[in-house]
This record gives sequence, C-alpha cells and structure tokens, in this order.
Amino acid sequence: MARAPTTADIFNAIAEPRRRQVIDLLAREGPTPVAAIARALSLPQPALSKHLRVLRVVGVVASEQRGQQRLYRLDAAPLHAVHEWASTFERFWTHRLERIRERAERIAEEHHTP
Amino acid sequence: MARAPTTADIFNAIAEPRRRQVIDLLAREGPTPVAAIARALSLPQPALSKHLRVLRVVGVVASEQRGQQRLYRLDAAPLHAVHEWASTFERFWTHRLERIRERAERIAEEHHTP
DNA sequence: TTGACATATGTCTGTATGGGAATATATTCC
DNA sequence: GGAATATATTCCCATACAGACATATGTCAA
Repeated sequence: MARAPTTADIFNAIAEPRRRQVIDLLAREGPTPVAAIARALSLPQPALSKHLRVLRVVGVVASEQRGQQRLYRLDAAPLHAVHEWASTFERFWTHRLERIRERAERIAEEHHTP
Repeated sequence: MARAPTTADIFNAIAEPRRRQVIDLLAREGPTPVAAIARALSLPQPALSKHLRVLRVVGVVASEQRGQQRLYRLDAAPLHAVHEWASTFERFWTHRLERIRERAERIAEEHHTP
C-alpha cells in the first residue's frame, strides 16, 4: 500500500505546512477570499486552490460564494480529534516540566545554604 | 516539489495511523521490545521496524539495547508542538459547545413555560 | 565457531504527491 | 453576447511512500 492520500483524514491533511498556515490564517482573520489567502501566504493561486480542496474534503474549511469571490472559513471541528489525541500525552510533558522545576529549585536551595 | 518525507517532522510522522498506534502503545505500556509491539499491532516485523525508524528520526521514540532485544520507549516532547498547535483552536469548539448548550437550555425553558 | 533468536535493511510496485504552467469554469459588469 | 475578474482543474515531473518478501546485521548461548 502507498502512503495514504492527504485527503484521507485530518492528520494527513495537516501534515503539510502550507495547509496549517491556511488554517492558522482563517482562525486569525475569519472568512477570507482565496486571493487574499494567496497573497498573505505568497502562494500561487492554483497551488492554494489545491490545498483548499484537501482541507475541504477533510471538512476543516468550508466555502461560500460571495459575489465573484469565494469566502473560505474555518470549521475547527476536525481539529478537535487532533487535540484530543495529543492531549493523551500531556502527563509526559507535565512530569518532565515538574522534574526540571524541582531540580532547579533544589539547585537554588543548595546555593542558598552552602 | 513532492510531498515532504514522513521523517520531515512530527506532523508528517503521525499522519500514518500505524505510527500513532505505536505511540499510543508505548504511552500505555512503557518501554516495549519490537516483537511485542509487532504482536500487539498485528504488524509484520519489517513493516514495524520501518515505522520505528521514522519515529526515531523525528525523536518521538528512543531505543535501548536490552540483551538480545531492543526496548523502544516514548519521548513525548515532539508531541508537545502538535498539542500546542491544536490548542490554538480550542476556543472554536468551546464556542460551538456553548452555543449548543445555550440553545438546549433555551428550548428546555420554552417547554417548561408554554 | 555454530546456531538460534531479534531486529534492521534492501528491493519491488502501485499510488500519490506539491508546485509550475496552461487552461477551464464561474460570476459580474458592460 | 463579450470582456474582465476570481477560482478551479489538468498535465507534467521528481520524489517518496507502505507493505510484501527476502536478506543482512547484531546478540547471546553452547
């Protein structure tokens, strides 16, 4: 079997940095026409349209005809799955951060009581 | 340009479901030898070894020789980036959930005072 | 050393990519 | 209808996959 298509699911879709940039921009700016996205990301319009298709297929953006242009807006729902999956591992960072903090405090303590 | 290699970064690495399974398993079970992972995931050993290489390159797992076998353990640090990125969009789910809850309460209210 | 076991690597194949360039499709205005 | 603008699609190419299978490498034990 080959690598799964980028349209297979949200995890494959967000593997591409350009697509994460698009998502970030829509989150910041709200609904945005294609040309404005292309300008902001310095991306040729055809390349962007292809990325937008991938994002549409996995349901993380939706488009609305607005006169001559097409407004794309974020639908963050599919990103919830990513967040939830990544949250599973929170305890690992927390533990590591705690260890770092504890060590820092211990060292500081030693320096104060020589 | 072609699609970025799976080893390019953590986002590309976790696009593959098998590799997320490996990560999940190591998070649950702690350090585990290759054969046990292969058995648990019903994955041929060569296929698994290739996935493990990808995960090693992006730094999300590390291996330790343990007698004849090799123990793989999770290093969740790179997943922090994924979690942080996904956290950016938390407000969208929260807002949506709030809207759903408010609507439900309004409807319930209407039913109680007809 | 030889053999048994555990893991890694190489080869093959079909499939899919992301960008560049050209072109097709919509939509609005005259 | 025809021109102008906005967006989508098609064709091209180099690259890289994931799995099946065979084989190499590494490690221990006798």
